[in-house]
Amino acid sequence: MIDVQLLRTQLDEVAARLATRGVPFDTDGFRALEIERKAIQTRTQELQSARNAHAKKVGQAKARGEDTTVLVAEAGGINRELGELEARLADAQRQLNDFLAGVPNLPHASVPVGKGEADNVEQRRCGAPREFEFAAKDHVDLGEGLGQLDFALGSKIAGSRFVVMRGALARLHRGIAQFMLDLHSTEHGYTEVYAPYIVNADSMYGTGQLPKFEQDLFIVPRSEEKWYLIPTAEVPVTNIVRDTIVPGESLPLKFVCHTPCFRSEAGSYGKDTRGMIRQHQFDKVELVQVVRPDASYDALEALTAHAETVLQKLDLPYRVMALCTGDIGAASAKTYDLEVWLPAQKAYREISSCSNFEAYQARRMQARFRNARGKPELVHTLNGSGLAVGRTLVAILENYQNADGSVTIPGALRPYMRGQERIEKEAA
RNA sequence: GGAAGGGUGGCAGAGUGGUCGAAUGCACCGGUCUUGAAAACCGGCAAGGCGCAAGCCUUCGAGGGUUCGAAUCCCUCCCCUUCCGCCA
Repeated sequence: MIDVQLLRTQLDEVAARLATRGVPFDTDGFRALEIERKAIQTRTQELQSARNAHAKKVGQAKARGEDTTVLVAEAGGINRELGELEARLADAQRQLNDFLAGVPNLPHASVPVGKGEADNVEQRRCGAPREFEFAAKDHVDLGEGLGQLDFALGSKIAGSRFVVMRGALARLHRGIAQFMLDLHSTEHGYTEVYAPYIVNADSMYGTGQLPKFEQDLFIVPRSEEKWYLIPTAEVPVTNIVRDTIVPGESLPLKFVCHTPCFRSEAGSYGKDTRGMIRQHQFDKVELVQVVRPDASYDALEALTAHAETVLQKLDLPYRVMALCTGDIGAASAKTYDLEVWLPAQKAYREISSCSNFEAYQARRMQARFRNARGKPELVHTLNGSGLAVGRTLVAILENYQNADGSVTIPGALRPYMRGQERIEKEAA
């Protein structure tokens, strides 16, 4: 949630900055809602004050043993008007809240202004793409050739955009996640977390998936309300601090969490339909930080570097992109994407997204710490993939493939493969 | 799934219709004392909203209801604890 004070005091500047996202901000609509809200709120509070004073008088009169019939009758009049106004106030506040809940975060001043993907700015590259002396296959051909990756089976069991892995490939997939968890928890200072894969609506609202992006989620129906399958560990892990005041000295909080992620991918029909790039279910190791506001941009650089370390240790070529205003997520103030080289596509593809949300999520979650003056203040939250496990598997298959269709296992992962050096076709 | 008991400030925990935004303790902040610290003593100390301010309003798990007036009474739901059942 954007700071409503900012909208009240600097509406035009804020609207102009929001407009760089390519989503028009309705300043007139906001002004109208504000004027309405303010008028109703002022009058409602006057009446509430009158009611309270009146009720007190009745109490005092009763205590003195006086007759209260007249006073009570007067209160009836106040309450009739008040009842109506309170309903209108609730309505006005709900409208304003709905409006605010849909307003994206303000992009940080350092975010390049642009319309879309093409305007993202490359920050750096690491590792040179390997030259193949044979025609590089994509991960689908490689995995199916090895007999260890089965999309048809995924479709039979669940539907399109699901996959079944088996044997060494399934083990490698597990090993990748373990490797990442170990790296971040032992070398980067993150506390490992295990968290629910199903969350309630409050949690989804807190991190910003609701109310606007319900169509991207898998819903688990429940009596009265709904549960949701998490689209990323960001949701359960960041919500650890929802509705809490964290002791200032315990900041920063750094969590790493491996979970499956579930995304309905509504609206992306026909996009990345081949292979494991875009699945309804995939695993991801997520990094989450909760920090003091003055530390969040340093934390973003550090967190991004932590994610990059994984790619470096796996010797996978990648580049870092600063997303432009038109491409960053709604809740984010600044985002770096890590893109890994995929030889078959001859392109860099997203494998991690690292964002600073500043107080946007914290405000929705009421996640605070006690500042030097002893007053509660909103924390800043960040997260980034460290990394997407499925896409890392894809990158390893494609970058480490051999002419005979086998795949060399990167050295860093061999401890997780009982020392195995290559994945080869297994007897069925 | 059944039974019982609970959800109150950062934490613990009083409060069963009015002067309760809420005792008390802990924690925290300021002061006295002390070479310094501790202890002791004194004072302060919930959050959010509106307002230039004085101040006003809201909030005792959530929502609804009764009442002139609800933390307190009634209804529904959620959550927690203990016991029983079932179960990885």
